[in-house]
Amino acid sequence: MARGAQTEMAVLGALGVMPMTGYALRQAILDVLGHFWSESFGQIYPTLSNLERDGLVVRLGSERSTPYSITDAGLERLRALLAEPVQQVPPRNGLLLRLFFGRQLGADACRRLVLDARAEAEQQLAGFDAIRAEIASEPETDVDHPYWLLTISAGEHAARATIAWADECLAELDRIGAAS
Amino acid sequence: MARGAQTEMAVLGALGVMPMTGYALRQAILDVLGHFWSESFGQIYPTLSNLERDGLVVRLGSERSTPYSITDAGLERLRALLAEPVQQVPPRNGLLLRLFFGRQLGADACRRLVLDARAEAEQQLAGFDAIRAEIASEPETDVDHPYWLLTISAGEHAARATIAWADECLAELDRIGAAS
DNA sequence: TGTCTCATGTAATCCGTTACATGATTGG
DNA sequence: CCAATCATGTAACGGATTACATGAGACA
Repeated sequence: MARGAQTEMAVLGALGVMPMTGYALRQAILDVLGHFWSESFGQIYPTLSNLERDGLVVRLGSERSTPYSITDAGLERLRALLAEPVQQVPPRNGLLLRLFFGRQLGADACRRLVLDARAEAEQQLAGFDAIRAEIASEPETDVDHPYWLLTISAGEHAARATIAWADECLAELDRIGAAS
Repeated sequence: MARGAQTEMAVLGALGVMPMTGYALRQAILDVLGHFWSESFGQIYPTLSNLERDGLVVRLGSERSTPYSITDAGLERLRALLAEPVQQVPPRNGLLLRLFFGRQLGADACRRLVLDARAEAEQQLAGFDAIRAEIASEPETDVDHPYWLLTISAGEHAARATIAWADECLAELDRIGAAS
């Protein structure tokens, strides 16, 4: 799959849930997919233009704030994109890189980094609780909900793993700090 | 921190452990930092040239395969880079994006994706065992080892979390598949 | 009236991968 | 001697962020 098709997939997928303007699309991606996906305006608007040119999305009105809707051809394209193999992004974890070179950085600075990561994970957990509550509060039994909950669960597992690791880590860093 | 400084940090950090050629550097980054970092030749060689020009690394011989060594100025720069705030990479998880739009993809295809992710996590765990064994086998009590083990532990926690999530996920996908 | 949010876009720039090109060295 | 690995680079391309520019509508 071409790398560019990733943005296309996210945009078509979101419009597959409900029609939206480009602006709302970005908000939705930030709020709902935020913990595992991101897109910037610089990607979204050109992508929407291309999709409209190719007849994969349409605007039902002519005003500025008319939302885009996905077409049948768009749905077909979305399904084709989703079926393509997952593309691995090369990992780049700044925290672990710093810890790996922790001897140069010093045990104290490492502790602070790990504490920050732990706090961030706690915040993520709180955020997931809020999203769960919001999903549960929606009246109709949405057919998408079960899938959405799978992604939330992934985030929760990851965050809890981070917290457990951080606690081990802090204990170990105390030992290292005391020894040096 | 400028984004470009990331590669500089990884290269200086690796040379802070031991002198290496550019080629060996790439192998080391692939083998040792592979689960949380990556660099390509296209980044490594220009970076090495710049570092040499700035006196942060030197080559002690003049032949092709002379390893680069970090200088005192280089060590200083490394410590400064490590002390800068961690830079978050925008998340892009193709698996979770597909699951989120799972209704379009279908429960069966989702199952396959999750199974793949689970298998990959198992492989990672096996890889971490191998690295742990290798580190433990090194004779001298290396002052870097405790820090390296922290990063391994992070990988293990993440991989185990992925496996636990995948198992829950598969059960839930069975339920979804049966209902539809 | 002025500021905030909604809304759409473009251009510069940066990062990073990929592909290509070249040649030395080593081991079978 | 031939293949694989070691070793060094460069050029093209693509993708993504960032900053900039513009303007409408709401509301205080």
